[in-house]
Amino acid sequence: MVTRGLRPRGGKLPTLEEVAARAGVGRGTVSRVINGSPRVSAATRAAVEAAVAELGYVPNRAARALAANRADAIALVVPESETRFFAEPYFSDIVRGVGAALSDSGMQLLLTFAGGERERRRLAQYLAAHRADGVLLVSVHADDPLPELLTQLGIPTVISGRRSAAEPLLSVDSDNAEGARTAVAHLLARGRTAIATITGRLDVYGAACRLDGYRRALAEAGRAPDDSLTEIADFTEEGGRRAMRDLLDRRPDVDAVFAASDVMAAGARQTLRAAGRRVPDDVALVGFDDSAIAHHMDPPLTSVRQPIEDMGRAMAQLVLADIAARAEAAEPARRSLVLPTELVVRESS
Amino acid sequence: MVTRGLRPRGGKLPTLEEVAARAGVGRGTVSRVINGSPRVSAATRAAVEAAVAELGYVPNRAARALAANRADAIALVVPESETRFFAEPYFSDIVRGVGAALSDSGMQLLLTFAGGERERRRLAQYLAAHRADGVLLVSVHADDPLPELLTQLGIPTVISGRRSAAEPLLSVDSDNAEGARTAVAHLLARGRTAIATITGRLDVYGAACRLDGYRRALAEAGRAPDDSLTEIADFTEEGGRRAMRDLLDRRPDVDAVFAASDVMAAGARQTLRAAGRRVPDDVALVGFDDSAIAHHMDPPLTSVRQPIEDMGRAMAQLVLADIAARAEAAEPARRSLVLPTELVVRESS
DNA sequence: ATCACTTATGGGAGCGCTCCCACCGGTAGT
DNA sequence: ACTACCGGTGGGAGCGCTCCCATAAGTGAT
Repeated sequence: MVTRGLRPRGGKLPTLEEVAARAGVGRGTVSRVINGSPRVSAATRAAVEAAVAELGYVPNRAARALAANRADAIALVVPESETRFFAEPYFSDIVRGVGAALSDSGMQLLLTFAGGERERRRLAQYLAAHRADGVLLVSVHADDPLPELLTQLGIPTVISGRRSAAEPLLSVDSDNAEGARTAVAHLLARGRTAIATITGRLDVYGAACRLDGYRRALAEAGRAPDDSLTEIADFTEEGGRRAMRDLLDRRPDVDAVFAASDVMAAGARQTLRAAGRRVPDDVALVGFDDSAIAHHMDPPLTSVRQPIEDMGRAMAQLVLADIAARAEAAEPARRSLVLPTELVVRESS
Repeated sequence: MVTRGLRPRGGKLPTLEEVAARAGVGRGTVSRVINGSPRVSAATRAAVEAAVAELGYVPNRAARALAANRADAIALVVPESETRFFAEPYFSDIVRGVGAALSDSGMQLLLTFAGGERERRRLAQYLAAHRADGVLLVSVHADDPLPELLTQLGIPTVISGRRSAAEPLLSVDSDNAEGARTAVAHLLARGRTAIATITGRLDVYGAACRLDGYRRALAEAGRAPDDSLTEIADFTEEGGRRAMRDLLDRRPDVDAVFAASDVMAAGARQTLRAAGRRVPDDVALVGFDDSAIAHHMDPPLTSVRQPIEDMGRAMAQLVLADIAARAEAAEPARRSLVLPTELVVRESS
């Protein structure tokens, strides 16, 4: 195990000054080496690096933050109310992606929950008090005031999942429309003719995109749009059940369903079973998210996979780039990123 | 929204000194008020508090950390390799619990991944360099050197899931044995007679506890232990499938199975279906973890729920208590906590 | 009134860095 | 030979706090 340079709490940690003394140079020079400044001769740099290694020097984060007026930390803000509803791998995947991208940057990952008014107040204070150099916002509602506030405070912020086509914040999103289009095209290719869709709440931009993708796939196949095959739900299991019942009532001839989330697909699947419809023989079923549920449904559910971990990574990179850009008063290289989805075909279709 | 006292980046934040001037007192007095020292008169305290409110003062974390040689942060360490295998709600539940407990303490929650050698090295440095006042360890292997290292460094540490009955670290665990016992007692109460178990890797302490619980339930019912009903697996779905096949070969009369994880139960369920055994009619099935899988199996799986969020909360409280205790050179009030589980009965049993 | 103590308060020193300016010697241009 | 410049370097100042010592003011016993 890595114990070189580690010492119990009592033993004071080496400081810049001590490293400087050891290397026979000044404090400023060591600082320059540590921070990768180019204005250091090769020989000096080598000497300093040797001293750093010998002493097991690690910069004191607090001192650095105080002197440089930075935090060396990125805050990941999770609306507390949401955590329970995440399609399950979502949260850990995002976090893993963010963590991976940050680990090379020397930035810490701060986790914060924005829940009730109290946490929100605290959060606003944290951020106002320079406690994070950048903020990553996960799954915010369209009417959340937080993004606005962060913009006003001038804190670099990246949001996952655009709130509209004209998202003002830096953003990372998956290609919801294209994912949906691919899923429906797949059903068409399987020879299905009466393809219905169960949507999420349409005031959620991603849900609207998925509906668009569904329509586009049908249009590309020359099918006229048919509203009796579209059922609006709310991303919940119960919503999926109810939507499927309505669909079955209205269009008993339905032979395929594209649900805008796996959870709703699970609900729909229950209704189908209750109605004696076999999956995929009578009705093919496709979901969205490729969550754990999809794997374990019976039959396993065909679903659209979003590259969640990649999205996390991209968010971190975007915020880092924005911080760097602002440091030189430049515009960020890119304002948004849309990552491709992937259709995972299983037995349900 | 809470904007009082929030100002854009440019506008400097008020400092202690400014608050002091405003309140007509000295710097030290303001510091005392902020830190809740009792050695301040009521009148002075009120004046300072008013000034704080008017100026929207928030202490500068970095300055505080530097001066007091603390970090005001707790690190949650997640072995990267593990994240994928978490029974899914696990990770987000732990994090939510920890976050809730920490939010009142003024401590930040730092998320760190201990993955390959590189991250591990970095992590050790972080911690050695005083970047966290306490560490929360989640799902570490029995042979992980990290707990040892933290003990040497003298950093307050709490582990989730004891590694043995004699866990030296502060720990929080769920009552694995009792959970298993309850599950098996439930199967006995349902009139099952040939109750098998599929275990996890027995070098994992929790898995061993669950096996103990299984045996204890049978013993309490006066059943002789029968090794032909115990199959050792490894917490994976494939392991569950294989174990169930072996069980069916060896004991075709089996009429109930207690699997030490939902994932293994899911594997077992597949084998049972392939073998034409109905659940629960022919074979009753019970899992452990009450993960998303359990909800969505067909039929829904009876499972033992662990209070994951409570465990997260308890871990945070334990580490906070330990930090406080060490500050006055005392022993922590409690070294370990074992939280009760709950049997969630569904259609599979 | 005097002393011994307690309580409340002010402010110096210093935490370990970064920033920046002054300075050094060498090189090139005139 | 003189000036101008430039890469390389040292070290002072200061970031905003906590800690602690000195001091002032108040209290009760002698």
